[in-house]
Amino acid sequence: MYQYDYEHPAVTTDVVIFTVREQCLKLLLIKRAGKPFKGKWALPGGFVAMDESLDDGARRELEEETGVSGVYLEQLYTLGKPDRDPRERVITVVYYALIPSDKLQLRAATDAEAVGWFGMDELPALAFDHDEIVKMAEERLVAKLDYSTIAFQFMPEVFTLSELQDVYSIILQEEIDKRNFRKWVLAMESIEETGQMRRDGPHRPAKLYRVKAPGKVEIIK
Amino acid sequence: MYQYDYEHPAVTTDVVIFTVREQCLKLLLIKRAGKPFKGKWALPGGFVAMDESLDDGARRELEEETGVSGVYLEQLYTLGKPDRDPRERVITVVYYALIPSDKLQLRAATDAEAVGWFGMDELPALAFDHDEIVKMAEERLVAKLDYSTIAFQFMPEVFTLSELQDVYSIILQEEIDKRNFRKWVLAMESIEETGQMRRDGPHRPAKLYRVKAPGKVEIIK
DNA sequence: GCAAAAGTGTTCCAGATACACCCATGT
DNA sequence: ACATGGGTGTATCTGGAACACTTTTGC
Repeated sequence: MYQYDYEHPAVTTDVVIFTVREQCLKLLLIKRAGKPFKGKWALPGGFVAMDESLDDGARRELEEETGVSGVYLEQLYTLGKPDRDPRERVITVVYYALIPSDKLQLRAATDAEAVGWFGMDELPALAFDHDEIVKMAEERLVAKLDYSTIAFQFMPEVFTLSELQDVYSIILQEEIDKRNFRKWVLAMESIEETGQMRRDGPHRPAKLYRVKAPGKVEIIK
Repeated sequence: MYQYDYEHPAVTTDVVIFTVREQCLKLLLIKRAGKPFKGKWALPGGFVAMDESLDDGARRELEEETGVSGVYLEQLYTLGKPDRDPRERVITVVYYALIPSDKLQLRAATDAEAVGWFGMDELPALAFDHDEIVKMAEERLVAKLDYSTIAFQFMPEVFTLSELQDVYSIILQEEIDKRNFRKWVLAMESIEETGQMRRDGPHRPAKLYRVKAPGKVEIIK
């Protein structure tokens, strides 16, 4: 039991977890087991522990839900309208995370909650103001594709230029010219050839590339 | 006296208040009267009331310190390292505000604190992690000059193109070509001539302009 | 040999940059 | 008349957009 001279809000972190799989930008949601919005889908999140930073709290939530760590995580926005949670005043610091499709290995469902990946165009109704949050996160992601190397965070260790282009065109939802894309992405000198090839179909093998500074997201002018 | 089953952090808003005056980008600081960092300069801020949104809290702080309302205010970042305040766990949602030099009318100092404007290159040592915050705010402001109409928020109701150009070159800290600047700023069609002139020195009078949609900050491509 | 994806250059256009002189006024 | 800041146009450069065919492989 804790006591204060004046009222304190609760503080949570929520995490919008994106990945690209099956030609779709996907989002991780959990089905709420608890009281408000019980049974509704929501963003993973939880209370900030008193001895952890906000970043660490978000990273912990991410790890608990997906089992991945060491991925890209960025603070998005903080929401705190007085009535956004019916129980008590809750202020939530929202992060978003990008995880490469290969790292992805869902935990056995925590606390008997259902966990699932949803394509951005097949999202269910969400609890709280989470639909608003998801919209913001997607906008930020789309904007950052243009002026940063953020998209590399979706890629596995090695990848082909076609795979990289797919990620861009899936998220931007537009066709991209192959030659212009290659010129553009190679010009920023953030990726390099591995020397290896991937041969998979009945067609010419593709050069494999890797990110020069994995984990680092650069702003490109 | 308020009681909770688990520990709650305190939540504050801090506001980085910018204006442009005397050929400088200036920042409003208050001298702390209270216990931690007593006597040090700090960003204005305070606890979020339980019935107000975060935006409203920031707007209230801004109004209390400067007496201005209805100005541009944007959320910047939320900081919450466990030990950033020695008293208790404090999570702060930081906003920044841009106020036109003419609206500016400092309140009689609240709570016997000193209040002052400081040029960005003559900042004193700041309390808490406020120097970090100020750095972030300036970076965001500089970045936004390029791709938004945010700079108009510094202008009074009517202004000349030279005055507008001054604001840009002061904040970006670089010379700007007069003809190119005019072409660029007129091309985005966000300002219009008032039909009035300003005549002030022994020189040709300048056309006065006004912002077409005051208060609105547009993203420019 | 054919289907399937990988790879590769050039032309064109628009927006940004560089740059110098005349204009209207107050004293 | 002169000092002061206001106002204007053109040539050039650069980065993005459009666009089609050849190559290498598996079957």
